[in-house]
Amino acid sequence: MPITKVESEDILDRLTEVFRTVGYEGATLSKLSEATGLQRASLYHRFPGGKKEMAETVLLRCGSQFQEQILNPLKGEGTPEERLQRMARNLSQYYQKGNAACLLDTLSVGEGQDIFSQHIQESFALWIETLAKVVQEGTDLTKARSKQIAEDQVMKIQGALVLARGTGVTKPFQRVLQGLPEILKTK
Amino acid sequence: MPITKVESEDILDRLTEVFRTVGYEGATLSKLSEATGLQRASLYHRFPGGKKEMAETVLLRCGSQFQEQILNPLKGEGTPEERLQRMARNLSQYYQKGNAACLLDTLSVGEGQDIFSQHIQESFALWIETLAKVVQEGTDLTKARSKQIAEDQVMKIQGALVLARGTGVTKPFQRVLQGLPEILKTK
DNA sequence: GTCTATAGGAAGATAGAC
DNA sequence: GTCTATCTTCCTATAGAC
Repeated sequence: MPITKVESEDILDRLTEVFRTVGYEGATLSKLSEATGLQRASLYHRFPGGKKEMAETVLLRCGSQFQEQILNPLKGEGTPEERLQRMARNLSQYYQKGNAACLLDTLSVGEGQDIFSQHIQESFALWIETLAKVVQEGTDLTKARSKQIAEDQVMKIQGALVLARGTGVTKPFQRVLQGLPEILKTK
Repeated sequence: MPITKVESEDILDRLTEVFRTVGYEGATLSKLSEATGLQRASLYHRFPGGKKEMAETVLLRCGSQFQEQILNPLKGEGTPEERLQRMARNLSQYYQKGNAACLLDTLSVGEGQDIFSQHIQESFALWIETLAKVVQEGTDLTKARSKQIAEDQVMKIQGALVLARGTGVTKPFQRVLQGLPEILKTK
């Protein structure tokens, strides 16, 4: 019998939590083992490539979830403002109201940088690009200016998560999300 | 003869570079040794507390430099706008035009979080507080609103550094700094 | 598919010569 | 103050029983 889907999802959730919290180098096999309740050897059975494969799997899965929950709603139905509101609502959930770090951030330090830089780079670019299109659609700004505004928002969100991790305060993160739909009022 | 000042400063610069780039857990004794040109044992001679003491020293030194280069100018002479311009210019240098990560960010992941959370928390609070005072002085906004604006800017800066680390692109960081003095035009 | 046991190496840290 | 040599612990990874 193959590894059941439910089990895998649960395991992946726990692995994700570890990588998000402590980064790539901080995620020791001991921590990953403890978090999942699986012994090292069992983890290697599921991920023959070891820690690197675990991180890759987690990163790809987060990318898919981000696509579904954040980017697709941005490209979906409704006015640009409605879509931004949806994005904000889903971002709040995705980042657990500011209590969860962004993998693109924590995995871009140290050895993680070496391994995942290309993926991280593309993920940021895609997010910004998708958001920029909505901005351009909802305003009469140039493409270049729309991209700047999209970048600004992504930076604010990332910065809010850094601040939340550093201070334990999540209010600023929530404020950033609240302000998201209003970027269409930019002149 | 005690360790000369010049030597120490140089050593500390190199240690800082390592911690900034790879974080606490990524900063192995091997890397710290290689970066400084000192053998492990020599590092332990200078920092009997080992890696933890190195990181502490680096963090405190960066805090002092930040105070001198960023916060003191904010509290110094000139109009609020001039002071913000000075801050922006000095931030550009402090973060090497966006190419250097913020220690408060990279050290707030994993084991670094456990060790330095209090210092990190206080550093962010002090930065925001100092900046908020300038905003309040340069506008007719309430204290609470001024603090929000200060938070926004610190978040933008941190987010810009995350984006720069993740994508290698530093233009957004420089744009954030350019926009800094204009926050006084907020209504 | 999970486990125990262990290999092999790199981690942080120390001893003691110079 | 710096070095070489070494200690112990923890790391990633594998072997093989069940």
